[in-house]
Amino acid sequence: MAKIQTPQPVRGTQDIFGEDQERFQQVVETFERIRRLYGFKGVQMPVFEPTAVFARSLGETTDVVSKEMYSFEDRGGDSLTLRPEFTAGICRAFLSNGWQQHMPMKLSTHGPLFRYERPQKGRYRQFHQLDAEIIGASEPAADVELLCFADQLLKELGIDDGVTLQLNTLGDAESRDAWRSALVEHFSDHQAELSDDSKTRLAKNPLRILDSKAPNDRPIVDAAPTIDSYLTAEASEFFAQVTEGLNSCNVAWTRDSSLVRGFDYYRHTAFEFVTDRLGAQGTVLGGGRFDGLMEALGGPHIPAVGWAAGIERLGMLLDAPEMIGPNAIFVPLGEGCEAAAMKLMGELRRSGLSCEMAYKGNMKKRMQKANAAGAAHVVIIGENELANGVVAVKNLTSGDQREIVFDGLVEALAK
RNA sequence: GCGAUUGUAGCUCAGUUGGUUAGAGCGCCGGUUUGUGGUACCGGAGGUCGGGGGUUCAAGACCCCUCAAUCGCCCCA
Repeated sequence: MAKIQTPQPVRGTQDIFGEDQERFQQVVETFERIRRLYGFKGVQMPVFEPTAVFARSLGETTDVVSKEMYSFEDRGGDSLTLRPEFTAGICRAFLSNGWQQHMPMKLSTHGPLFRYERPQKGRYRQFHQLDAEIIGASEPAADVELLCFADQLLKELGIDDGVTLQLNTLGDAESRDAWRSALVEHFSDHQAELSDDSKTRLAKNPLRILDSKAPNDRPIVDAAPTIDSYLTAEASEFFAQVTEGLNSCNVAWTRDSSLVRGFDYYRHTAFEFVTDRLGAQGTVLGGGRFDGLMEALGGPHIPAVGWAAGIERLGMLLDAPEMIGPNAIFVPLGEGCEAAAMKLMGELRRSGLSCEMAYKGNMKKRMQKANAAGAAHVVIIGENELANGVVAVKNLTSGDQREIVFDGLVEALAK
């Protein structure tokens, strides 16, 4: 018989278990706790959408749309796409359900996203993000609240040390268009000296040349006009209010006038929380204002701000999580003892104490299991104990062992 | 999509200029201890050397192809 080959996981996917799972969980739980403090409602969307939802909103020329989407035809011949980001899907849901009535609307979600990219550290084909959006608010206070949320999240995860908030404004549509034209003009004048990548960017997305890592591009980039010269009075005032708000909330930030974001829908505020501890994947949380997105999806003009953060990336920055074992491991030995143990375990669990049963092997084997599981106590119940209505409770830290009557077990283990 | 490095036991890795039966540590199983863990000692199982093809008397090692991982570019969380 031919040997069956073991299947391999799909490239860029991961099975998250053990310590990685603890890290993942800690990130999500912290996020869920803090988003409630800020009054964000949870929302769940489908993981796939009609392809047009992403193609229209992100910008047809962006890499995500042109080469990184997982798109496929379903049996009815419709083109569907696994979501590569949250924002477009949230906006679609907003329009589909007529959520205008709830504006301004603070929404948060988290879950898997899919991009067909070359895997690297902190970059996967199926990856996971946290996401927070405020829809229907054109006030800078919304930007400030969102950034405070992000800042508090990173602080409570204990990873704010070494992570900096870089902030920029892309201006309103008028400012952005004027700046863009000026940039195109500037870079066209120096086209011959630009790197090949930047020549391509000049045609596709000239703002991104500002991000170029090619050393030869640096002098040209440094000499490029900055947004500040093209900001309208309104856009300038908006940015000033955002930065003042951050200052009064004690959120540390640095201005990065070359910071632009990948997708076409960004306006005004753009920001990234960046670390140098993850190699080339330095952005740990990023977002901005996307006042034009709803219209791109055929809806009315509805301003919005939002950010997303990579769960895996945040998890990698966390201190090693403590593995906490159960309060007790039960070791039943002999006739009728398993049933008695089950009953006691039920009482413990209803009292909020965690416990498991070691039901295999000799005493030594079971003690080893309890120790390896990191249990605080072992509860031994043999035929002698059962007959006397007691259990032997051994504290695995101190090594002390004593007998406890059934009714006193919850109290004995609770401390 | 491009470039570089790597792939040997469940895990982390040795393996000399190609040469007998491929090793170690940890983990796992068993024993010293038939109802008592952590430490120690003894024993055991476990590998078609990522996969396929080639060179050679002989390949874990050399060559080609392929798959995967890691790092960088692109882009992005």
